Parts: sequence; C-alpha cells; structure tokens
Amino acid sequence: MDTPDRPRAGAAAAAAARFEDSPVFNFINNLSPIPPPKPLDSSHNVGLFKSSDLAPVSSIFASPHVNPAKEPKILIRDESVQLPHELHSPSSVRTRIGTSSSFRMIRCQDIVSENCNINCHLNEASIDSSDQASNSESQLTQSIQNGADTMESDKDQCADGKTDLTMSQECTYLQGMKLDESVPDKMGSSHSGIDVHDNQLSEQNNDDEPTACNVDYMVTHQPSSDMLTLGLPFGTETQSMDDTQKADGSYSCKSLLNEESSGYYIQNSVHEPHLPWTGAVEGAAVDYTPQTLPGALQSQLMPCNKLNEPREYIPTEQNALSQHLRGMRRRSLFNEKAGASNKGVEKASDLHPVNSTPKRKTISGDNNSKPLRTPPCALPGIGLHLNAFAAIPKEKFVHRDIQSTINESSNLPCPAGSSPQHFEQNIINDDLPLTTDVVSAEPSSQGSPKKKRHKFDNGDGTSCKRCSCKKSKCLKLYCECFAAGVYCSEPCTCEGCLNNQSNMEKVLSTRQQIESRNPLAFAPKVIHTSEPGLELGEFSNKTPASARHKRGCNCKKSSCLKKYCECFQGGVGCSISCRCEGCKNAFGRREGVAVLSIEEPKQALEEKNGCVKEEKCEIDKELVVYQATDPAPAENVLTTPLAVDCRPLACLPPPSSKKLNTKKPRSSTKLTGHPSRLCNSQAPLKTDTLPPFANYAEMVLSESTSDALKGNSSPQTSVKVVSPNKKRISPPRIGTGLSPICKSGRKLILKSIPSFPSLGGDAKNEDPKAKLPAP
DNA sequence: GAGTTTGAAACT
DNA sequence: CAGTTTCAAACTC
Repeated sequence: MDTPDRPRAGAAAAAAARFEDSPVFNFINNLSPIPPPKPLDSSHNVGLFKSSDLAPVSSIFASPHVNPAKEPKILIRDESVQLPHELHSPSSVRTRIGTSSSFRMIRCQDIVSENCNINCHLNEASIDSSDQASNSESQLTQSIQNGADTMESDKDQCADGKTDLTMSQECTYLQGMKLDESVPDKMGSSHSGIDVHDNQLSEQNNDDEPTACNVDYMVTHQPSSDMLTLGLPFGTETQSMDDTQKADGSYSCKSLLNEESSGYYIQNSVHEPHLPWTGAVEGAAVDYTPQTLPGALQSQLMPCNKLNEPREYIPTEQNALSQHLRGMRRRSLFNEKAGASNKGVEKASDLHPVNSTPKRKTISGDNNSKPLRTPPCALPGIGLHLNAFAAIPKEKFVHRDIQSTINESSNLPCPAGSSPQHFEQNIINDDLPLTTDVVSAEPSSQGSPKKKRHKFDNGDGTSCKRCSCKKSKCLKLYCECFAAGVYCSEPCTCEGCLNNQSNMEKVLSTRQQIESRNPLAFAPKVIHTSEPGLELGEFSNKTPASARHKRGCNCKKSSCLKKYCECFQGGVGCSISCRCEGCKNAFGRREGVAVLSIEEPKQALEEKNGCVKEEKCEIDKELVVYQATDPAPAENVLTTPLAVDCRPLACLPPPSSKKLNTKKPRSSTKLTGHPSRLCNSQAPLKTDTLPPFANYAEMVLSESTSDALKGNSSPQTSVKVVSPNKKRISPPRIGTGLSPICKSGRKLILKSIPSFPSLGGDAKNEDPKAKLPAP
C-alpha cells in the first residue's frame, strides 16, 4: 500500500516462469520497492508538462514516462508475456486476461493508497464475481484468443480494438474495483480472471510492492500487448462483451487516466480509429452521470449521439454498467476541470490523500456519488449549459432520466422547449452532473426558481442568470433560456416572454426556424474539452481544438479575454475558425491574429500572469516578437508544454457552419493569409483557470500516450509526432515546431471535442427530431 | 443600479 | 453573401 508500486509478478504459469527467469524480472525485483521516481525524462509527458502548473501532472506521469519507451516491449506479449524492463518500474500490475496466456501489464500510478484500494477491490471483486468471472473469462479468453489469431494477421487494424478491449477490461475491472463494488458481478464477470491473476501475481511477486497501477503503463502496455493478444471486435456476443468491456474499460481507464494520464488512454482510442467504441466510450466518459437531461439538453447533446452509439452495441445491462462507470469517470474528468468543485471527488479519493493527483481521487471516489457535477466549464460564469449538455452523452439522458421523465410526463416534445418546465425540472431533479452547476443551483431552485436561474454559477460567483430579454420575447438566440432550450422561469426578468409552456408550439416552431437557418444554432457553442469521448471519435483526428468552436468568435475589442468572447467564455482557445482580432485568448490564441494585434500591454500582463503561452510555430515566434509586450512567449513555450493548444487547424470548420466562414472575411483583413493562423499555439494556462489545465494536461497526456502507443508498436516512442493519428496534426505549418507543444495541441484537440461534423450532423439530423419531436 | 461596451444574432 | 441593425449580456463606474 504505502510503498510505491512495484510490478507484480504473477503470471500465467508459463509466462510467469519466463518472466521471473528473465533478467528483466530480476532487475525489477532488485529495484527498490521505492515508490517510482517521477520520471524526469519521461519522454512524452514530461517534456510536455514542464510548466509548473503541470508539474503535478508531470509527477503523475512521471512513472509512466519511463515506461512509454519500454512499452513496445510489453507489446510483445500475448501469449508469452514479456515483461518490459519497465516493469521494474515501481508499480506494475500484471493482469492476465482470459485464460489465454496474454498478460497485461498494468501500471497504476503510484498512489499507494489507491493502489491499496485497488488491490483490495480486486480481491473482493474476484471473490464475488469469481463465478461469473469464470464464465466471462472463458468468453473473453475465447474472444481474445480468436482475436489474437485473427488479429495477429491484422495487427495494425486490430491493434486499436485490442487495446481498447484490454484497456477496457482492465480498466473496467479496476474501476469496478475502485468505483463500484456494487457492480462486482459484471465487473468481476468480465474481469474476474484479471482479479485472480492479480492475486496470483501479487502472491507470486511478493516482492512487488502493493500494486500501484500506473495507468500510463496500462495504457501504453496494453495497447501493444492487447493488440497482440486481444481479439477483435465485434461479431459475437463475446465480442459484444468485449466491446462493452472495452467501452467500460476505456471509460474507466479514462477516469484513471484522466486523473493521471488520461491522455494516454484517449490517445489509444484515438489512435485506433477502428474502434468506434473508443470514441463512444470517451464521449460517454464525458457524461457526468447517467441522469437524464431534459429534451432541450438532449437536443444540445444530440451532437454527442454518435459517441453514444457505440453503447448501443453494448447489451443493455452492460450499458447500464458502462454508463455507471462512465458516470464515474466523467466525474473524475470534471473534477479535474472543476478543480475546486471536485472536492467531493477528492473526498472519495481519500485513498490518495494528497498529491497523488486528484485525478485518481476522482477515479476512486467517483462511485455513484454525483459529486462531480461540476461542469466542465473551465470558466466560471460561463453560460455553459449548452456546452455542458453537449458534453453529456445523450444516451444517458435519454435512456434513463429523459425517457423516464418522458414517460412520466410526456411533455418533452422538444429538446429545449418541448416542455420546458419538464426540462428544467428534470434537470433539477435528475441532478445532472453537467448541468451540475445549473442543476446544483436548481435543486434549491425548485424551492425558489430564481436560484435555478443561476444555473451556471460555477461557484466563482459568475453565474449565468436567467434572461432579461425585452424585445426578443425570449424566442431568439439572444435569450439564454431559449438558446439553452429551457423555458423561462421566475428568475427571468424577461418582458413579453413567449418562451413558456403555454407557447410551446410557438417556441418549437421558432426553434425549428432557427435551426433550419443554422443547424448549429442550438449546439453548444463550445464543446468542453472535458468531453473525452468525442475526441476519441474518428473525427478526433480531424478536429482540431478549434473544432470545439461552433463558429468561432469574432472578437475585436475584447481580445478574446472577456466573456464577450465565446471561446474565452467556453474556456477554449480560439481557433482558425475564429475571426477575432488581437486575440489573446488565454486558452489558446489564434496565432495569426496575434500578430496583427499587438495590443495592450495590460492584456499582455494579464496573459503573463494567468496564461502560459506557447507558440509552436515559428510563426508564433514571430508573433511573439511582435508582441514584445507579452512576456510569455518563447520561454513559456519551452517551459510549459501544457499550455499548448495547437490547433492544427485543421481545423475543421464545422461542417455545417457556413456562417463561420462567411464572417471571417470581416476580420480576415488582418490576418487572412497569415499562415500562423493554422497553428494555434498557446494555450495559456491561467492559474486561475484550472479546468483548462486539466483539459490540457489530459490532452497532452493523451497525445503522449498515443505516442507511447505508437512507440509500442515501434519501440521508440518517446516523443514523436508522427503517429498515425498525427495525420490530424499533419498541418505542415506546424511542422517546424513539432515541439511538444504541437503535440499537446493535438491532445487538446483530441480531448476537446467531438468534431463538429458529428455535432452538426447530429444536430441537423437528429436534433430537430429529438429536440422537437413533439411538435 | 445605471450606463456603456461588446459581439452575436437577426435582418435587409 | 455582405453589410447593417438589433439585441442582450458583459462590463464599468
């Protein structure tokens, strides 16, 4: 427990024997039980996260760092488990999945307490689920073996899927252990084998310190190993099981990773576009809780549907489970972002009292508790409902809360509007995590509606208030309520309001009208990075961080440093899609703009204080030069990898958003042409804005993980940009600066959000229906 | 709390 | 599609 992690030796007999015999094993054993040193060198991660802010993160990843390089070794594995040197790394937990000889190395990061918990849970779970586990294992093993057979031929393709499976299995298992014991059956069933192994391993490797699992390892190792070992996707029930597990596992992993190295996990998924699941899973991860959102929310969430889709594959029970897990994960995610709000999580995380990065805390603690409701919103006061909603996976909402609510009161014709009251009520009652802020306020609000209005208080005091429309009658996007798909309520100070149930038809029709005009009108303006799932999606590759922006801001005077700026408000960096001038968005500037506007020293100062800037591209450097005022520049770049948002730009303008492009011209005068735009570097990290950090960190991690994964396939890993995924990154411009930042930027992208296309598509296609079904 | 600023939304 | 107007939030005093 206390001691740092050590690799557990345990193993399937043969593999174990080999392993023990192996010099590596000896080496590992020789290694002190000492808690794994935080890897300084840690390849990817470390490089990325040097910034002080990141420090914690780096610490988290430290152990992993070493591992990544080694990961490839792990890959080797399946049947014969090869233990990477890395194993010696403090905590490595081996789990064998399925009877098949495949072993997995799971390294949980070091938090001792957590590890301890994990172990205990594992044991318990194994016990409880042993029966089921045996069955599940057999299935799994079969599937795995089958997969292995087939997969080996198609390693590349399958790799993703495999990794996911393995990851998911393990992760789920772990999560189940940590998060829910309540679900032991399922968990155990799927993972029971693992548990046993763990136990065995632990026994065998007494030397090993209490198992601390380095998530990083898990991610890195698993991918490779998994790829080899795990079977493929789909097809049989077993597959479904696997899938579900994958999904779950992925989530769980994320949660784990999120805290520490979520990035890795994500990346894996990303790397493996093959698996739709990954994306879905992550997206699910985003979900705070299974609780449902009102129709309006759904409408907004619609974009996320794709993410959810994967779940459908999963059996209902499993889905429920997965959802449950997801909820937990998400919580963790949010916690990270939410930071302060996350306290609840931390509590849960008692296991890791301190440092161990809160992330884990979230993982362990999340369990059913809704604690994490804190919205992903990085910025307080952001009117994120929409965003938050978007983050939430529809399925959860729909399936559980919404559907139930619908059944009860079939008022929810429309997403936003259908039955606004329902909508609100649902939110409140349901305790949606996302809406969390909103919701949190709301519960009380039920008592006093006005409070509801303050939905979005992030605690910072900045809160989104209800509308005070006078001329729009609350039937235009000007109206926050309407835009959010909510009926106006008491708190509102609007005049001539038509956004109420009595005018439902009108509301709906108006909504449709607006949507017809702009399918993304009701889509979240900014997708929170918190949504991992989206990132995972295939789109992730394509969607740069900028994709998060529905349209992108057009700020001119606010320099994207005020809430006037959608991007800033949403806690995201400006992207190519933005047409802002003099962008100084702390969350990530739009480089090109920066050059143009060299502006105010004050802002620069602000940036200095709050933001870490990094500029990937040379262009950026140039910009920096221009902005002599900004202190941040190059230094920051070097020092703080996190900050970076590279928005490659790729940017993918939202598919549907014609307008986006249209507006550019206006601002374009300045920068158009400037290549720099492509690269959005700088993700300044405001100390205040922790959420972003979490996001960024995660992002970074994810990338690093991806790299690691890549590395797995090919041993070296460390930092390279080139990953298959990288295609997304590809933007040549960045090229010069492949600096870690760029990587991080990708990461951001990944995490950040589902590509708009999905949103747009969903929104267009589904939203209308979902939202406005009733009409 | 009133007034100003701001940028998105809506309109032409 | 581009430009202008309208609008309500954000901000300042």
